Amino acid sequence: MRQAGDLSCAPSIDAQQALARAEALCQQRGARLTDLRRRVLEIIWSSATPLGAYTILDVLRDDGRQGAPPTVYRALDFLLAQGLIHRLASLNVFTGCRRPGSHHSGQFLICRDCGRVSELSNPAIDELLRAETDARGFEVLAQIVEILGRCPDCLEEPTRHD
Amino acid sequence: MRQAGDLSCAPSIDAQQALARAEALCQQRGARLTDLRRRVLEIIWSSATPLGAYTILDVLRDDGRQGAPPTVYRALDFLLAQGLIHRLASLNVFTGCRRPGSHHSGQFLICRDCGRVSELSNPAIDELLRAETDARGFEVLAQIVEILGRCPDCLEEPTRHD
DNA sequence: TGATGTTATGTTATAGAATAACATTTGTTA
DNA sequence: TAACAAATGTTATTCTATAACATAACATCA
Ligand SMILES: [Zn+2]
Ligand SMILES: [Zn+2]
Ligand SMILES: [Zn+2]
Ligand SMILES: [Zn+2]
Repeated sequence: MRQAGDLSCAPSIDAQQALARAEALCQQRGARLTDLRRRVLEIIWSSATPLGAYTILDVLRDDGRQGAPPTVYRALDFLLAQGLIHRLASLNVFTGCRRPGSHHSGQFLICRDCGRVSELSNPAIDELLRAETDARGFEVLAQIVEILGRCPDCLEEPTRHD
Repeated sequence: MRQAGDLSCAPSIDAQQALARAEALCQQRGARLTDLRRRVLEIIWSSATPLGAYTILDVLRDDGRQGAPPTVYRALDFLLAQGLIHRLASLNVFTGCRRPGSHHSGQFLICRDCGRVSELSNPAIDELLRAETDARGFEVLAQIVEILGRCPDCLEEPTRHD
């Protein structure tokens, strides 16, 4: 996959805003955004594409920090619980939530070519799914809506599958 | 999880119909539904709940058949390619397709308590997703719509989480 | 302050899911 | 039958995630 971003660059504006937002939300809730958790969130936001847990772990180790899989999975669990990130089940990766504050399951467009992800919040989709489940007497706990395809940018270019 | 079915019972009517349907479709397409592939499909249909690849492998070994992970994954790949089964990304399990013949991504209601799955085919959902992706110039290759919750049967009972 | 309980992190080991690579067998076709 | 292609057997490895227990950091109260 042609990666659209890298991790070495300084935190982007997006990342900085996301971190500030996370700080505020956690403060509000009395949740502890520790150094480790903040750093994991920063790593996620510093990438243009969603990251797997082990990739995040590699970055932590590059930081000089000690760590093992539970280190990163626990941080991810916290961030998921706070609604600060989403997990993309189809790829086993994690991405920053563009609209934290209101917990939601999210709807994602995932580009097969560049790996970038758009997060939708189409209420009509939620409503339609809700109507369908209501009609069947099914109680919804979580929704997964992930669409794999090719983004406009990648469609412009001549197709080249790596 | 309270499993709603087991694998020991004889193939159900559903399973028999699904197998007959699969035979016909493969015949039509010149695809080879070999003993192994047919048996894997039968195992999947013989369970009231979706199965993981390694569970299927266990059953194959109980059959006295030799096998390793690639054995079952290759059969699953074939069945997926033929549109005879679906993979549920949120659970890493496989379930028989209720409407084979027309390839589709499917929409699933997954009960957290009993594990049973309903496959929807709501064209309105597809259309809405299509409208959203069209508006963004995003080319769709595959859709994942999985809803985790509690089915009507399990809602009737007093909540008991194992 | 120090004792105590709670939360977070460190650490080791293991479980679970999927694929790579190559050998062998089976089926098809010339 | 020879030659080729498709399917399966086999071994090893990679990737993802969690169990279990030890230690450290933080909060609360006597
Ligand atoms: Zn979100
Ligand atoms: Zn793209
Ligand atoms: Zn289907
Ligand atoms: Zn149920």
